[in-house]
Amino acid sequence: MERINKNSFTPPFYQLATILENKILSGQLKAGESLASENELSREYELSRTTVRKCLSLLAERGLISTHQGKGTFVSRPSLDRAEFLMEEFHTHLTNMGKEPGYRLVHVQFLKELPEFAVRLGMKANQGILYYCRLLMADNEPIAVEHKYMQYIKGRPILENEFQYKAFSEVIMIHTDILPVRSQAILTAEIAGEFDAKLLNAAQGAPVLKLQQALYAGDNKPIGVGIFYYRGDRYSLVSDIHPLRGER
Amino acid sequence: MERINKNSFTPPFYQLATILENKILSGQLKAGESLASENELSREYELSRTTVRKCLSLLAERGLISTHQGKGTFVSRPSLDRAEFLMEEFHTHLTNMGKEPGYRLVHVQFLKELPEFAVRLGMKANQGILYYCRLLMADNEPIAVEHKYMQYIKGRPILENEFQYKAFSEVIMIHTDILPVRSQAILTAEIAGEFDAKLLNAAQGAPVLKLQQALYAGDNKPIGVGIFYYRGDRYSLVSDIHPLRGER
DNA sequence: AAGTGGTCTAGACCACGAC
DNA sequence: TCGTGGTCTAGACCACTTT
Repeated sequence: MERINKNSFTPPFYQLATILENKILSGQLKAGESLASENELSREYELSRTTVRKCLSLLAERGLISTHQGKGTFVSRPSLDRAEFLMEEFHTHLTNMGKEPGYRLVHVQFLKELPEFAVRLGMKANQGILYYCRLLMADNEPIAVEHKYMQYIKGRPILENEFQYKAFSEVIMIHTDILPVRSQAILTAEIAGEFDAKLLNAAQGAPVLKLQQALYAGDNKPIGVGIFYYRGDRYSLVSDIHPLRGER
Repeated sequence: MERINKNSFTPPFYQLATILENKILSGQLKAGESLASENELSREYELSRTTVRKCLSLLAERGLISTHQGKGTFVSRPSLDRAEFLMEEFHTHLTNMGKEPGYRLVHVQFLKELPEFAVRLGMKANQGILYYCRLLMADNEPIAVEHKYMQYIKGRPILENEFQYKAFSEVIMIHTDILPVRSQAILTAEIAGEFDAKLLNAAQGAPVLKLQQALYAGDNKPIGVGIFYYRGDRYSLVSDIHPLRGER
């Protein structure tokens, strides 16, 4: 049995995690089987139970095991047929990729009515709706168009500068003093409409990733909704599921 | 100052997390500001430092704070302009949604050459390539088509049944005895090709979510690649980012 | 009653950053 | 040097499941 090296720079909980992960990935521990109990592992590897638990919680986070109070800890399917996509805010995403984000405010308008999809999400027009449309660019190439609809508060100034550069949840907070606390988003594939295709400098019928987003206040009422259309040929999401590194 | 109720069924670390989360969401703690140190929090709320740390790690996981050794703990942007999408394996996804998954094996074939995108991913043909194509359905409606390319091992039987029902990583392991340990996937929007559109029972030019997946062995060599095309109008990904519940 | 995971405590030592 | 977060220990009590 492999042992824990207490002089290594890699902490014991991490060493144990890689040991157990290897047993799972190599098939020594098969899906559905139960692991040794926390107390047993603690004895076997001469670690405190706290340390064993920290290791197990790491493996659980990664989907390799699942724990059940009173029953034990079990190996999960080594499910690689699975993907996790993180869609960052546009500015963050581009700077991470080493590109220059650009913004163009295309349209700002006051509306009395909400578009149909916003009504379906349970949003109300109240005092009116502030609509704006923005073009997102990377190194001056258009990547996405976004359409935003938010509650309008009478008497509040409409600051176009803010629309151009700030994230939607900030714009909402500045205009309404309400900080959104919940966000729901739906991602699908669609064909770009004529208006959006033209802005994106894409051909008629070009495929886009459509992201529909709703922001909710603390009372769970939607206070802003938005739609993004990302050019399919210039924007993609990446998922990488890999084993723990031996060292870190 | 709010205090921890030690008689509540909600554990202290969770109570503290909601207290701190509320301070962040309400704006009492602004982005970039530093939190009280772990020792201070420990004194203030009369909890052990271990418990305080468990609470902080929960908030860090949720992106509300970030910790920096030697410097302190800082409030992050309340970034709601962000989305996390989890794409489960098809069978799991459908049963979660209460639908009946269905599979139809469309094609199985031995190839001598790999398609161009697989070569670009660094895959080699070696003894040959096993290709198959499968139609994925929900309640008998076509949802997605997948094309898989994997290493062929001479002399090994080709079991069509397995292709129809098993996950790709299992099929690979059964045929090659190699268990993939790493998966990389790229998601974009595209227009369905003629062949795929027909299988999906969709119109010419219909938009699809394209998922390109590569599975790697322990030596980081690709041993199988696949492409999924999901009908844009029947498949979508959902993200929900919300505050901690008061009770649990 | 015995065994399992879930939570908590009080104290220790270390690595890192700022002074 | 001091304060910060990162890790570890040994022991305790609880809730849940099985016997």
